[in-house]
Amino acid sequence: MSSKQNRTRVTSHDVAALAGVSQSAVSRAFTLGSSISDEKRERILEAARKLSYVPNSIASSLITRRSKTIAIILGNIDNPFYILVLKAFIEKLQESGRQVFTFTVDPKSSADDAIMRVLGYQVDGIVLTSAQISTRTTSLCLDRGIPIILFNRYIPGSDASVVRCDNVGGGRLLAEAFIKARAKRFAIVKGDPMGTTSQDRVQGFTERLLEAGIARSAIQEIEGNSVYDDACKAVLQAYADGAAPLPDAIFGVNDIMAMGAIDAIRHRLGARIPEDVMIGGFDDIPEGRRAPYELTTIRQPIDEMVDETLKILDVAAEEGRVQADRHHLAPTRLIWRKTIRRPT
Amino acid sequence: MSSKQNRTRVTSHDVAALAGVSQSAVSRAFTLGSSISDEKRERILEAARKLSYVPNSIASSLITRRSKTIAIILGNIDNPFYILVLKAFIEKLQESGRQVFTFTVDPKSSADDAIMRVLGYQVDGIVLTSAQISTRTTSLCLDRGIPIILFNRYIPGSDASVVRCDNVGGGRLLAEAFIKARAKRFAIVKGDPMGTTSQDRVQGFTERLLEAGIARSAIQEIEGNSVYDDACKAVLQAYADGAAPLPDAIFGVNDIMAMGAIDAIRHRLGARIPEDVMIGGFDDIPEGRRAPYELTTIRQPIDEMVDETLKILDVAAEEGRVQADRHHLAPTRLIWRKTIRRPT
DNA sequence: GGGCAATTTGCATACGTATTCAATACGCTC
DNA sequence: GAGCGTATTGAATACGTATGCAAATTGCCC
Repeated sequence: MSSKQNRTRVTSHDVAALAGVSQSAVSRAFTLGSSISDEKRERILEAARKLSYVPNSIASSLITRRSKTIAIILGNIDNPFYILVLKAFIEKLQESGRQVFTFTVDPKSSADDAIMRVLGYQVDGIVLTSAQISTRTTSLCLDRGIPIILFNRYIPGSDASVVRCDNVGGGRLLAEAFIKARAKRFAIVKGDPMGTTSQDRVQGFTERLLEAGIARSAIQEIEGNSVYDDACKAVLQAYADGAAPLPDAIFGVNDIMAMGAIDAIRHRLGARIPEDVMIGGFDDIPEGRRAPYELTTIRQPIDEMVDETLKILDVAAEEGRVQADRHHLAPTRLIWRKTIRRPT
Repeated sequence: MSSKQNRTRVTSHDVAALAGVSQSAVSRAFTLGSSISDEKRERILEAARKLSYVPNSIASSLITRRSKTIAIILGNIDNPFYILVLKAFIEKLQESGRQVFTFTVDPKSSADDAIMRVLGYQVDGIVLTSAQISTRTTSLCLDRGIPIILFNRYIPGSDASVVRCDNVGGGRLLAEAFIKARAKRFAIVKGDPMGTTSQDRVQGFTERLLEAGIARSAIQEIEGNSVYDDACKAVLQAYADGAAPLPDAIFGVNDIMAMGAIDAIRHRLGARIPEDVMIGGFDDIPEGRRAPYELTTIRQPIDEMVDETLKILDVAAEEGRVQADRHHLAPTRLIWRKTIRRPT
């Protein structure tokens, strides 16, 4: 039944004509808390329904300078953790009548291009995960009153707000678990070397080991590039054919790399977990809870972090200006499962 | 250095003033293929750079009636397959200068609300995965010249375009693999009962088994709800404590459910794969290739399907009208790994 | 240098809604 | 019924860009 060539657009003027009121009235009928009589509003909504009228948010955005849209830029969409983050943002923003522009960028290159693009769309805020941004672009956003929030990462010298978990503390927690389990020789499968997330976790982990009297030479570092495949391959390469003796304990700087390490150790190198090698992760993604892994890990409180981000966005929206350099640090927590021996 | 209270907006008029030209010239300088002299364009771009001018896409959209934005609505974001789809769309659309609105909806309820919202934003197209939509809303989109594409699902009686893979054929392929491996007793872990995706795969699979002389009573159906956890639990419940004898072969209607079945069978029920029970999946997600699974499965050609979808969107954009009811069917292919015994 | 076509330019307007302002209607009190 | 404050209403304008149109400029050939 649908005609393909119907070029008619239904506007508030059409609704106004049908309802016998002015265009202003139509606008007011659709704006909550606007001054209009109940009787007239009903009549207008009725007319709108008849015409299948949908208010043009583009025109509205142009005039109000609010688009009810948030941009989220993902640097590593292959890490399930960031899918959880994306999902949380989408669902919560949808609930409050906002929508999200989703972008992906190479974590090694800068998100500036993507940001310039969304700037043109007058987004109400930008959330950046695992991506770089120049201070010039940051200032540009802040000058225009668009809040920009670095999620789980910070950039020294940047004016952007930051919401992250205590990566250093989490690294320390895991180191302690290994120490209690009497591990002596360690390996760390590191992620994106440009990102503070991996750096901080490695730093906390290493710090704590050194404090416990472990020699730096007993801590090997392996590049896992934040993804499963690279982590799996890197571990394989490091220990295949007795290239080096297997360590007692491996810290996968995120769960997906820890899972890669587990599969390499167990299926390719034929060692047992946790009897021969213990493994710890970071994030607590659902995949790590599954039977083949049952990964002991550090949990990040995603909901808290997302809520905190939304608060910053909301304040910026209400006040119409950006409070520069807000910083929220969420606590982390060790989740015991089966890849680290439990001290008795 | 960024001031928080700078309310100045840089518009094309400002750039025009600085460059000593008209606003039209500025607009033309930023519109590829517009009639403007090189010398003037340079001067304008220089001025724009000085002012950090970013063209307002909202204003542009209002007048051109094109937003360069595509909406993608996901019904099951927990299935990694649809994350692959989302990623493919985002990356390809970004390349061609478009951005995507990402929405999630309950696969059981309708996407109508989300669609009405994006309609107001004048999106250039809507892609729907694993979600319901009313014919009324479909007509509304088509009437307004907004193409709407059902990805891997169809809705009888709907005028929306469809891009999907040969789910029936894929189901048959897998049935054949099982038949060759001499399986006698079967189970199917089904997905969303409302969706044609699961229905078609089950239908093709069952059809082929019946053709091979398998009795309907030898085919058990289990509800897995399209997600890992439910599939895992459902399999457990069906066979725990000898509730029923284990089948020879299980068809997980998508990979993530097949993975749930594998973990249940191997880790909870203590049976071997493929010696005791064979398992086949559908989708070919990267997770299924990992060491603990090595899942034999049916591959969907995601790239082909996404490209085909983009073609439909592009045609609609160029012609300014929607070609109703386009339908593309992509072929599927069996990928042999280790969860089905290879006939010798 | 004259004449003509092709290119470049600016003016004015339109896109569809939100909002200010003045005007009108309404509800009360005395 | 006069007078006053409040709630509704519509006309007009602004948001920032794209584009049709006419005017102006350029380039070219003889």
